[in-house]
Amino acid sequence: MIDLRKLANDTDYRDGAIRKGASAGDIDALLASEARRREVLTAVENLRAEQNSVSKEIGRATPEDRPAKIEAANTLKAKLGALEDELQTAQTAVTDLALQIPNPAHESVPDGGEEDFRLEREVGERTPAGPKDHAELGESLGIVDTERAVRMSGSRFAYIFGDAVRLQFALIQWTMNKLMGHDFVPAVVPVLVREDMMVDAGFFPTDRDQVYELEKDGLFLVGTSEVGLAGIHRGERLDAAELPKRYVGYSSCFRREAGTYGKDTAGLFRVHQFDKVEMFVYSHPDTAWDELELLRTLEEEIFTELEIPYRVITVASGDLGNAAAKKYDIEAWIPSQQQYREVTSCSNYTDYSARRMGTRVKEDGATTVLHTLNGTACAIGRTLLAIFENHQQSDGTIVVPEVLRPYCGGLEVIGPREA
RNA sequence: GGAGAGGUGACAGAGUCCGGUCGAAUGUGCCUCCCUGCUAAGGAGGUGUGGGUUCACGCCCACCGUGGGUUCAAAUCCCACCCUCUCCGCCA
Repeated sequence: MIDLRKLANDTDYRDGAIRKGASAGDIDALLASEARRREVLTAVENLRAEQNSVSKEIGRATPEDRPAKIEAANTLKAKLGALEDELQTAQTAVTDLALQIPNPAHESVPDGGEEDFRLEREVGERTPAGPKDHAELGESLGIVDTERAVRMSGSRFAYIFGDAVRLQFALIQWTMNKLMGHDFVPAVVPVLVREDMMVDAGFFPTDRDQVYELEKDGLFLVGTSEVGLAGIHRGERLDAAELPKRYVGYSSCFRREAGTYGKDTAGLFRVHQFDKVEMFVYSHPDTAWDELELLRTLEEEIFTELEIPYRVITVASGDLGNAAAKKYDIEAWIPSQQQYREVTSCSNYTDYSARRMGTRVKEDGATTVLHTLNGTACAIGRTLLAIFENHQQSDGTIVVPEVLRPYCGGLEVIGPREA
């Protein structure tokens, strides 16, 4: 949720919202409706004050005096009722308009759409295309099975077997350990959540189509562990001294992938169910931008150590999504496609999401909204895919990255699965 | 799934039957001061959140799980929902 005061008084803030696609007209309409809301609010409160004092008098009045006083109170009540309806209308108007305004882009974010990202750096040498893409490779080694998964659940599902499973758990364990070294608190989070959590975490109403709904229970399957992490301190006031609070969450994630027919249909790249290790930071406003750099550094470290070539881009303003003020994508090199594809990302939401969540900081007696950030530590499916392709040998085996070997019993090479 | 009990401030815990003087007794904790070889004990005062308005002091509004309703007036009455606990059943 946008900061209305700041939007009215801070031109840089306002400009940042416009760079993300908000129109000046919408912003002015919002500010006007907010002014209107306050006007009505004052009127309502004055009337309520009057009514309160009249009611108290009735309580003290003698039985003979009461009927007349109650009569007078009744007319006040009618007046108040009408004004309250007006206030409700004004309030709804403000909220509706406010939800349309995205979190302003940070000044360091390039203008433009999806193609206008800024390339920050490219690391590692692009691996030449191997004999097989990850899907063929996985099937031939018997470690990924999408055919049987289709029979089980339909398209965009996969079975993972054998050494790929060992690799999956190695990835989880390794990233968890790495992050715990940076004071991240490990968390396993609920994947079924209530509607309000989806709204407050910023996914509804925009991404409602992408989410599985369990109508019978009024619950939703999360598309990312971020939902569970973002809600941990909902409605709480944290002490400035305990910030930053960093969490690393692990969970399965579920996405309907509506509107992606025909895109990335093979293998693990785009599936309805995948596991993810996710970072989330509750930060003091003063250090939030440092935290974003920490998340980016950690994400880069992970791909460097997995020996996967990647590049880092700063996403352009128009492609940021509602809540992010700035976002880095880490894109891994996919040899079979001869291009970089997104594997992880990290964003600074500043106070945008925390305001709706009601998560605040208490410092020197004053209370302000804190800042939140999130980033992918490891999207298991896509990372497995990148490992398969970049570490594929000419003989059709896969070399396990050295850092993972201690986590999968010293396994060095993945060959065809027995049996 | 069946049967009960309950959700009040940092916590504990009154108030709810019989609506008004209840933003809410009392205790603990916390803060300031006094007393005191030290500590403990003791004494005095203070101690919720959000919002509106004001240069400011202040004044006002809202909040007793959430949302509606009744009433001049609701923590208190009515309805719906959410949550917690206990017992039974079932279960990884």
